[in-house]
Amino acid sequence: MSKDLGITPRGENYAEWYNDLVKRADLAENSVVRGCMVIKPHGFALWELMRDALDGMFKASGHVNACFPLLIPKSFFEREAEHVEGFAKECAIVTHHRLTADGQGGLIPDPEAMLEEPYVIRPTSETIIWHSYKNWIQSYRDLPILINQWANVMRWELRPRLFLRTAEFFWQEGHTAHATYEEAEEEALLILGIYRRFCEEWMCVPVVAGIKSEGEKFAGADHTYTIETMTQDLRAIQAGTSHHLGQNFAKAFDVKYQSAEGKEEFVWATSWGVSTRLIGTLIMAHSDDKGLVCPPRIAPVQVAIIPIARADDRERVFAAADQLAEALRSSSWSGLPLRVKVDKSDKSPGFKFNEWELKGSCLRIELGPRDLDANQAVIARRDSSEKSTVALDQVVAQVLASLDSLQNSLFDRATVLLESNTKRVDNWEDFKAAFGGEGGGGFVVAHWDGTAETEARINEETRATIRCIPIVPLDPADAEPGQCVLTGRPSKQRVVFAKAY
RNA sequence: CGAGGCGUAGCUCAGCUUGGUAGAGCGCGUGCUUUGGGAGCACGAAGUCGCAGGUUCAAAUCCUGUCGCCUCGACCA
Repeated sequence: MSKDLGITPRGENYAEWYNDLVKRADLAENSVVRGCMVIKPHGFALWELMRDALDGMFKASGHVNACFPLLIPKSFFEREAEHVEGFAKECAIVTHHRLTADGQGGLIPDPEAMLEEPYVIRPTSETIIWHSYKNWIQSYRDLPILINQWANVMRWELRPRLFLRTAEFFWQEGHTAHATYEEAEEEALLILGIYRRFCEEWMCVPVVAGIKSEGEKFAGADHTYTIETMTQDLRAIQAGTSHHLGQNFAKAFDVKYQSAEGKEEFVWATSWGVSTRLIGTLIMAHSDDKGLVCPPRIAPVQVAIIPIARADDRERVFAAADQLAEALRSSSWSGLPLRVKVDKSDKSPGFKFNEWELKGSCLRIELGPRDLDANQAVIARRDSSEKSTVALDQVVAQVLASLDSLQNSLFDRATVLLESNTKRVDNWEDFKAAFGGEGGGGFVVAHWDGTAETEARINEETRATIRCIPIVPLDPADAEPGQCVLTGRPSKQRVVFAKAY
């Protein structure tokens, strides 16, 4: 049946399932531009809902939005050694400002118009922003700066995947400046908490919050916090990161402030971001072989009303559907008006059922002559396919209750997936076996001696990486010392290993 | 960059071995009949066969070159 829908079942080929789903749910398609995607209206609606929710949380915690240039002078990247090493390999460069005829009907960059210094299309904006901050910060009174920007960035990825890793992607990047290490630390953790709340309370995606190993941290950071979640094929996916940048960028861009005591100090920094990868995360967390499954709080369409009518019933059924839609739209759930779509297209009812399942409508209301005669409607849930018959004057109440229930059960289901595929492993044979097959292997919580060499060897032999060192141990016993699963050397605590997207 | 594969209608693909009038399904348009899990019939529109050379009376098909894309690795939000 799902073959008919054009979606490869998850069990058959998870990667194909994902690609099929993105296309069939009408979220995005590949662009003619290598590695870039076209985000279609339905996919962008998802992003807008995510963006609005996050933007509200950022602003509620004192952040403001601004916008910096897309192009960054190449030399800016040379100022922070680790940063340049991290990004140099994937930068797109602008070298000319004009085209000219090549004499054969084509166009070439005008050699006369070569830039003295090339620009890099931003892969991330620390450098250009800290260049501005140098001008904005003189005194402790100028701090903190709590700026966020919603932007697109470009990284010339070698292997793109829709939403998960594209050459151009949309994100938000927060860049804050602080007077002290502690204040920056507090900020980094505050944002991590916002990311966690967003993932869990909006997206129904439970996460493990932790700190990255030296090898996995952001290029140029002092340390990096992350939230990691699990996909249905038992891999890890990094949903968001928050970096304590120490004084690295302040030193690179010479940003100092004068303290209340009159001393000159370098500024402390954080940066943090989530991207359109969240859409990929969402898909991988909840969707099924019938299409997108969307948590109500970020579903572009929460209720799809399908009027079912022959020609002579059409008028009264459409009128009733519109009336019901208005009643729903004028009620709110989770603080916002309900998002309702009446599908009056001339497709058959069966087609529409499948279509709205593909596109992830949380609830479907079927409304036909039989229902109108009985003063009722049929409500179907996307997650369980469960159908119920409800009196028309009860529909709004039932819809609100079902959305609550759906929001909760998606989170619960994802939590069960994560917890039941998180295991503790204490010897190398079991560790290798856990990551043996195709697909994920879940989260393996194991001891590690803390060295980069061991981390690299484990990666080589199993393709698993250290996802994070949990801030709060998943189990209190995880924080107890032990012996490294590979080397047997002393380990301070258990860390989370997984194969990652 | 390594390994595989693919470029023919909007999409998925057949045709190529053995050169000779450009095909199918889906989708699209029109009309009629339909409508509670991807409706039926009829008619119709739709192509620089990725691009450039070459061989040939003749190239989607053979040869050379080239560009691009996809999947899997190495890099990564």
